[in-house]
Amino acid sequence: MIHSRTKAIGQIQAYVIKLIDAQPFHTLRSSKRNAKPSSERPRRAYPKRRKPIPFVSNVKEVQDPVEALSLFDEYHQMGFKHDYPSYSALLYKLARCRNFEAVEAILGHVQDRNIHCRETLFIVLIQHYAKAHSVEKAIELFHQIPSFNCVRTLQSFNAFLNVLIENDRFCEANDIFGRSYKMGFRLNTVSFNIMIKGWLEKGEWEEACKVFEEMLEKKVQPSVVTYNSLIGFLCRKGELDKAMGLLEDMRQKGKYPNAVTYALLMEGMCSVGKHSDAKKMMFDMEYRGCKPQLVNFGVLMTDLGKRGKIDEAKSLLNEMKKRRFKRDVVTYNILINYLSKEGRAAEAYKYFIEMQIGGCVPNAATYRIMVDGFCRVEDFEGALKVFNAMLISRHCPRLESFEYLVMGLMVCGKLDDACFVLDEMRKRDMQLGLEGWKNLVIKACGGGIVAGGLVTELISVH
DNA sequence: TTTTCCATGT
Repeated sequence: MIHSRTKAIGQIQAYVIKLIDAQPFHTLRSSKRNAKPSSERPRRAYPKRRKPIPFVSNVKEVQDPVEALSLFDEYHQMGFKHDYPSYSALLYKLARCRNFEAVEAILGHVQDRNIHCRETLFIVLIQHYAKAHSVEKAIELFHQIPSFNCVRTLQSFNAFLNVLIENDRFCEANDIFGRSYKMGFRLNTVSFNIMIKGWLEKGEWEEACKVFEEMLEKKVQPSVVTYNSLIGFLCRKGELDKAMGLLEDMRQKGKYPNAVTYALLMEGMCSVGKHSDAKKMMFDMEYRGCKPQLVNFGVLMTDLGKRGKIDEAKSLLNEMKKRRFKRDVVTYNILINYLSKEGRAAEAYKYFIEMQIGGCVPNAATYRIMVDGFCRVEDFEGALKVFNAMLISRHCPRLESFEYLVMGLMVCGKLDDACFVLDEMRKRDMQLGLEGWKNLVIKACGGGIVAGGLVTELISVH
């Protein structure tokens, strides 16, 4: 026992020292994403081939944005003339990795060389900026579109309007909505839908209705989406009767409710405790010619999970199989999540395997739920198993799960595994905080406070 | 890849 503790302290100490030696602590967090020098990077196979791989399909394979850029350069040096498909493929890649500095540099080239761009490129970039919380950049780019010799249509206007609404810039959105005509845009259903959504997000039912009226006055046809926004709002408020009234209204106007409409109503029913009515609606919709979709099953399954009726949720999943519905990640995530929360990680893992056998690829959320689920029941071997699969599919657990996993493995005496996890964390620029290290050493030493001091000392020396 | 939706939550 004493021996293993000494060993543990030794290993942790060695690990901390290795870290400090390798790099100053403060730079660890901000170190560039493991960018290898270009000489170490594996060479692409294109130059030797008789028929070179087109740049576009080549760049799509690349993970690292820096590598994508150098590939772009290599092709250029080989005499390849980059045109719009090249530039857009590169820009999509860079934007997805949030390398906006490079995006701007490349956009500069595009402008200089007068490359003719499609509007969708700008729409995608604006959305990526917004997702990365660079709303200012998104706004700037929207205004710059004409300077790229690209015609700005209602599509980018609507995309931009939506970005403003989704990022708490309601006033600016309302402002350009009002000035749209002067800006040369004729608003369509989508524009009105976005504005209605904006008002509803603020909880302004009356104002949303005013926009709805305005829409009718201007002879812009409301769509299912318009009704869904309004119905969804009422359902969330628990005003089911009003929501059903709107359903009737849309039917009278010859508009067909879709699966989302029914899903919203079913959710509303569940939230006021009318669980069986929600279930009935699944049959009703089918009777009326609207085939249930995954969303509808999802609503019911979530409701069952929330009420702790997990076995019923399981049979619903079976029913889907019987009815030949292709079950997706979300469906499985719902079930796996509730099983995990109930401490039934082993069972959740069965579904985690089942989904993959059925050809359904787990996403970041699935892995996280699974890792956390195993940690919750202190099955750290199970967690490690999922953790490995997670790394292979290039996903990453939450920092808390990482810490918990390291700690758990330590306590089980699986020191090599704990160090492996720590190493993988470091590769992803994820660091245990001072508290984390302290807890780790304290755990390793069996609860001694002295050990905590050791870490503080080790770090403060630096 | 211009708007509505079941779960997570970087």
